[in-house]
Amino acid sequence: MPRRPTSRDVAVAAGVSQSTVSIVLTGKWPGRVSPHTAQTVREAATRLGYRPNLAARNLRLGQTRTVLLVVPTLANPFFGAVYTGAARVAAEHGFGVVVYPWPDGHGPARSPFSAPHEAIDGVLASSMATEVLADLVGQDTDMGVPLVMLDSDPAGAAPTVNVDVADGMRALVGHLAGLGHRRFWHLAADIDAWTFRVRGRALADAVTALPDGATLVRRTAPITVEGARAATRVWLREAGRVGSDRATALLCDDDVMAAGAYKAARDTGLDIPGDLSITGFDDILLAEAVEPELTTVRLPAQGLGERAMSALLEILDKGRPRGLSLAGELVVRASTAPPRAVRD
Amino acid sequence: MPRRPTSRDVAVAAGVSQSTVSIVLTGKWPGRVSPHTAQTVREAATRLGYRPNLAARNLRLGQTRTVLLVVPTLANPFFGAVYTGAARVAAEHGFGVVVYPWPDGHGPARSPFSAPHEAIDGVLASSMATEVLADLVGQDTDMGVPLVMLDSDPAGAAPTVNVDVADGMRALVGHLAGLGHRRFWHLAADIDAWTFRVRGRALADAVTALPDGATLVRRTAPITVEGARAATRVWLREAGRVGSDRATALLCDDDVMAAGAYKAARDTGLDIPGDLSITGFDDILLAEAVEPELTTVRLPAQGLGERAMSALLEILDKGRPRGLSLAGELVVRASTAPPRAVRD
DNA sequence: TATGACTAGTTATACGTATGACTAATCTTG
DNA sequence: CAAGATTAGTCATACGTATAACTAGTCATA
Repeated sequence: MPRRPTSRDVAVAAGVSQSTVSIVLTGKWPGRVSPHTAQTVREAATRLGYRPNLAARNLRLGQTRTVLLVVPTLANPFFGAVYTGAARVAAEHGFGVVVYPWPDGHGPARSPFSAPHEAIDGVLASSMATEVLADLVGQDTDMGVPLVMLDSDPAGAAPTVNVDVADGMRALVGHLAGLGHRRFWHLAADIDAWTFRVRGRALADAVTALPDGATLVRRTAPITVEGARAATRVWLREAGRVGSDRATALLCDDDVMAAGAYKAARDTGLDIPGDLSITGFDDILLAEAVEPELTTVRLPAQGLGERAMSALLEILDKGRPRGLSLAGELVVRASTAPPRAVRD
Repeated sequence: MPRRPTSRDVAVAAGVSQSTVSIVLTGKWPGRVSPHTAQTVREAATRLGYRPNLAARNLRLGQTRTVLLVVPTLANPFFGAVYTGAARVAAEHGFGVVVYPWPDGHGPARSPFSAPHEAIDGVLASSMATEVLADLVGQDTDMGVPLVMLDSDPAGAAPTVNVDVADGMRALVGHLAGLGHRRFWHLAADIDAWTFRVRGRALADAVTALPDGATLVRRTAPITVEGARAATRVWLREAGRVGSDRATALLCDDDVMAAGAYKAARDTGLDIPGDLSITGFDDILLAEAVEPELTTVRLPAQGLGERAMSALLEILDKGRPRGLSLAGELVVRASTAPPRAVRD
């Protein structure tokens, strides 16, 4: 049973010392070894199929040049884009990125300290609560793994990179107001996540800031197609009974909920956008697939990943950088139109 | 500048030897240490905020109890479900799973051997080509990292866990044939991936197996909403000119393409499913969101992940297991109906 | 009380790598 | 040609952990 070859095996095969093998293969010492010897070593390494033991290297160097990206789930392609951005920047600096989706129920409660993902130099955490990360990062934030949060509450201890939701929301509300809308409904996510709290606040602010009197009413629903559908249907039916109460524009906390709202509108016999303008948030694939195509706000997920990784690498080098934010971009599609009153 | 505490620091603080700390904290030696001493050690560890150095442990143990899940992209939520299944099974055995999305362009061409993701015991690769994995797994398959493929060509060297697409496809075609359809179009993905080759073959076989003469025509399109829309629109227009040539059912290689086909049908003034039944494949979120809801085949992604992880753990224990396959499940929704001829 | 078994630890060592310190040989230069 | 500088390597060591092998003390049994 042949063990995996070590640098010592390569040294023996090449007739040199283990140090020489290391010097040749790391390539950090130009001119320390004659071209001839170097060639011999490299050939031996190839012949034996040598691959360095990363655990040993990591131990020796005290670093892994690997960053962990912690995300709540992989069901949402948003995080795929975050990864892409982060990985691009990391690669430029010789770092790798590995993704750790948060284990939903069956958490990391194995042995007292067997988090398998700790052989890393830093952590990027997207859309997570700081408390949740406590055991991963180390309670005493002084000496724990360097951490940068993104799309998260900037009030925490870690540097944060966020989307300027207020900006995107102002653009969205401005677009609707420009079309003539004055009565807004907000279909809000029924979970207590920072992301959605911020969206709610930004929406309220944007409506309040409108010049002439505009109204905003909020209801919550689950972040699923069916959940949003049910909640919206009830809402529309109730509003139908009392008459003019119904909003002309329905702003949903995310695109999935907007898809549910579409169904509810049709269930109730309403035309989109004729009778009801509907908007989403995120701009996932679905936004383009539904009919009519959904007006939404595109989050710069890739940019978030890039900025966050830059910040983390900066920390790994020197001190702590400040928080940053990027603007969301309004994407106008077919699900928004002037309200009947304006057109008639 | 305080270093991160080691087990030796804990030992000093607790007034015992480093071995004792190790014995207490691994917990593998019940009764080797008195409850009192154990308590003292644990307190010291907590007080100092000790967290074991994983690189050192990995080096010592020769294993990491971590498995890498390699996926082509995170844009497709399918892989999120694969992860969930794999992580569940892994956790039961004290393993962790970390995800490595294949870096699109800017590959792992850093230093000669600095793949950051190699401190792992095994690899699960989903929907990838074996050649692509070569450098990750090690050329000489004898001594490389144990590998299990899923949703991949079973002709390769590694054990494979697959979806029995033929089964799902037979169910799908059977459903359509039962509704009265005889003329089928196949909108195929224009990339040369094993997954799609198999779908194409399974579809052809299923149609051929139909009792009375049924026809199947294939065209390719990009796997995007707009790509599929354009291709389908051209197809429908051409068929329109020559009359009865048009199929009554359009089977798409995946749900995203079906969304494009929806748009093309509407562009052409066709009713779904009245004039044209459309089906997808995968059952992603979008399938439920579009109008009418999409008839499709649900892939048991989570089950795939579970089975593949089981197989990998089995390899890590003993020898090699055989390939396995799971059945896809037909999900009938509203996008399929009898063709006009049958209803009239 | 002598002997073996058990208890509760300690000592010593190896995992595989990277690198500072050392050395021997060759080269350069006044 | 002597002496410093350069070249091309080797030697020794440390990173932090887990565990096999050992030891000293205690207990039970005959």
